[in-house]
Amino acid sequence: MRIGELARRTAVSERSLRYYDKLGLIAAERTSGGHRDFPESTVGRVIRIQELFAAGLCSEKIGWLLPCLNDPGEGPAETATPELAEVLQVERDRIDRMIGDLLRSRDVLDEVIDEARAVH
Amino acid sequence: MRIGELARRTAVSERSLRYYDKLGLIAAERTSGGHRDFPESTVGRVIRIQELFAAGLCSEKIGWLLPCLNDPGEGPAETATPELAEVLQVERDRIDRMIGDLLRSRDVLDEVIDEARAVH
DNA sequence: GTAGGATCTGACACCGGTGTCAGATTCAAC
DNA sequence: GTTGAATCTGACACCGGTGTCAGATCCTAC
Repeated sequence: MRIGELARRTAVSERSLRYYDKLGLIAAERTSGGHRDFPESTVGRVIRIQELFAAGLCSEKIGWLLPCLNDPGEGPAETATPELAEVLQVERDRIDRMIGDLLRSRDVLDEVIDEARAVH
Repeated sequence: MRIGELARRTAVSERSLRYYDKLGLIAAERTSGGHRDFPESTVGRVIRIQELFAAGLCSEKIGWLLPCLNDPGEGPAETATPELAEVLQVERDRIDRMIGDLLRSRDVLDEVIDEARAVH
């Protein structure tokens, strides 16, 4: 599919998609004229990439991680090396702490919002 | 307490603490020589601020939110206006989606890590 | 008083994903 | 062919919390 459709279906800007392509996080065939042609499976991959960005992983580590995922439509997954697993473990723990932070912050907001609702 | 001790106890850099002070997120007395002197309650407040930053709130909204919290050692909490509550609701929902993203990302990492452990 | 550590202010830079623009080229429909 | 929409590349800028440095001043213990 073309980049426009991919952008629509993933709610990610064409700018970002071209950036992902340049980094090698997604791959596209090219038409004779040079336009990108993405396979269907790229939709899921882009969404996954966005989630990982949101989780604070940098593009480099995402690039390491992606080959180890077995997403439908992608080739067979590689197995992470022990070195990569170690890196990912650090990220995993960071994400875990982050989830804790977010839960606490969500609770704080809920309290303030509920209080406002009760009064006004 | 002095900024050095506050930095040690919160694991937040002096640079950031001065920044929070400048923004009015935390408040300090000043010694006759101009050095900041923070009350004990600032420790908890700084940690809270860090959590809210981690949750993606900008300093401006944190500044709106903080007066509505009743933290030990701080003065009586204000009640959020309906306008503020609306703003916070948007943030709250964003955080909620973010938590979902993070849980998915954590699961992805766990899978890859476990697979690597199993093989090597 | 004095030395050495702590703190002060101000300024500059970074990070890295994203927005946006310009100008050229391609695609698809008529 | 032609035309309008879509896509291409490349470049510049932003954001906003944080790191870091310089030079001056303060504080505390001797």
